[in-house]
Amino acid sequence: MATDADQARASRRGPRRTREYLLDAAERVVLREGPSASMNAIAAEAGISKPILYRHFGDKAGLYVALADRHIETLLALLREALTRPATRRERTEAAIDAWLRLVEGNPALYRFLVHRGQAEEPEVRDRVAMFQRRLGDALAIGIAAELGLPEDQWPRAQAWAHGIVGMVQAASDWWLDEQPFGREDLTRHLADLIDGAYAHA
Amino acid sequence: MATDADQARASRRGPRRTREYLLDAAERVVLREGPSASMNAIAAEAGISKPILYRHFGDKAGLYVALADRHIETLLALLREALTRPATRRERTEAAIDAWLRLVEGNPALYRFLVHRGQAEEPEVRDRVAMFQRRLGDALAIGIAAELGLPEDQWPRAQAWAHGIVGMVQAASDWWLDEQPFGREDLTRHLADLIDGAYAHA
DNA sequence: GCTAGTGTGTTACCGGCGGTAACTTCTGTC
DNA sequence: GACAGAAGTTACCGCCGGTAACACACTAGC
Repeated sequence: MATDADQARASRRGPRRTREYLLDAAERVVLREGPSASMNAIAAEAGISKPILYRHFGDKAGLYVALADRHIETLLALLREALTRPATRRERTEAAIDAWLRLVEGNPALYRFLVHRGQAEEPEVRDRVAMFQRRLGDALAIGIAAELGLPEDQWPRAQAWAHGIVGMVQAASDWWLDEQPFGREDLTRHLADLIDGAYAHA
Repeated sequence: MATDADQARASRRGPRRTREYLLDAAERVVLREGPSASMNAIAAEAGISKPILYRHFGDKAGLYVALADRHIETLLALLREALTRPATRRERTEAAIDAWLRLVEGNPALYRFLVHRGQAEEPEVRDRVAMFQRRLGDALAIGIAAELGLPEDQWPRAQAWAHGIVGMVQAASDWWLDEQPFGREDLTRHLADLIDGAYAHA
């Protein structure tokens, strides 16, 4: 089942390449079969046998964490950039939401894996995803505190808002992905309206 | 391991009672060991053998769905009541958030099972939890549309807000549960501020 | 050129899971 | 008291995550 079984032997590539090669195979399987994909299936897809996966990633959680990490850092950087872009507050808000929704729209299977199904089974994976949301929330909290000019003793309030807003965008994305009642731009606008209104009133 | 093994035989109770009895046992195990609890463990806790569980609930997903349903309807009714209570908008908002946070604070394990870990493994359970959030969001959407006096062609906008707000409260709860940076009343107030501000600006 | 060592790969297994088939025991009914 | 049928058990199946033990390539030193 390997896509290039002739290159299966890692000595032709070096360990670094092998790892990427295995992650590519794992990602294909996970995006195709969902997060309940078995290690057997992943090994078969890569054209190798199971113990190799375990040598590289320790256990299933390790593989899934590696899989998530490949995308989390990229996504986080993207969102941080949108949140700190020199522009109006409204534009920054819309840019961040839009970046998020582009991922959701462009690769729903990856989105679900990163945000939901990472939560499956092994707690390590869930922790990794939770940590991603947390880092995102904390980054946003700093922006909110600055935006509202909150003194340091009111930072927890900004954090409450920030983590809430992250969850809001995610939940709205989920609903929108199922329903598709309007285009991406409309959802961006609606959510930005909500957040902007809260800002304006604070 | 049965708490009343002498009553294990269901003929002494009738099938309805048996079902409740089994659900009680299952809930004890799930809240103690997390959602990865095995059917063997649940059967042992109830003092019966595995096939009985399967006769009553079909499969693991069926049991978990039954477990979730016992609480979902109650919680949903509670929240609906808070959302339609005759009071000011602000009071209704706070009442609903407060009801939610009381559950989170009072029984975190149950909360996690209902909202997160229900998402584990079997898709049926995940669907049930998603449906709960959906129903809650839809109920809130009706309230929002009425509150803002939105015409029918703008209902999707109210839905986007509603589902977003549900996710917001949930995500803020998660963060708060981990961090406990302030009391429940403060979180209620912060979130109500956010929502109220958005309302006021809409 | 032979040997030793190291990394890369395999097969074959383990315990435990979800789920089921086949059998036994109890209970109520005529 | 014989019997239908529900209630409950034991013993199994296939599959999973994970591992031990062994086989094959490549390189280094003599």
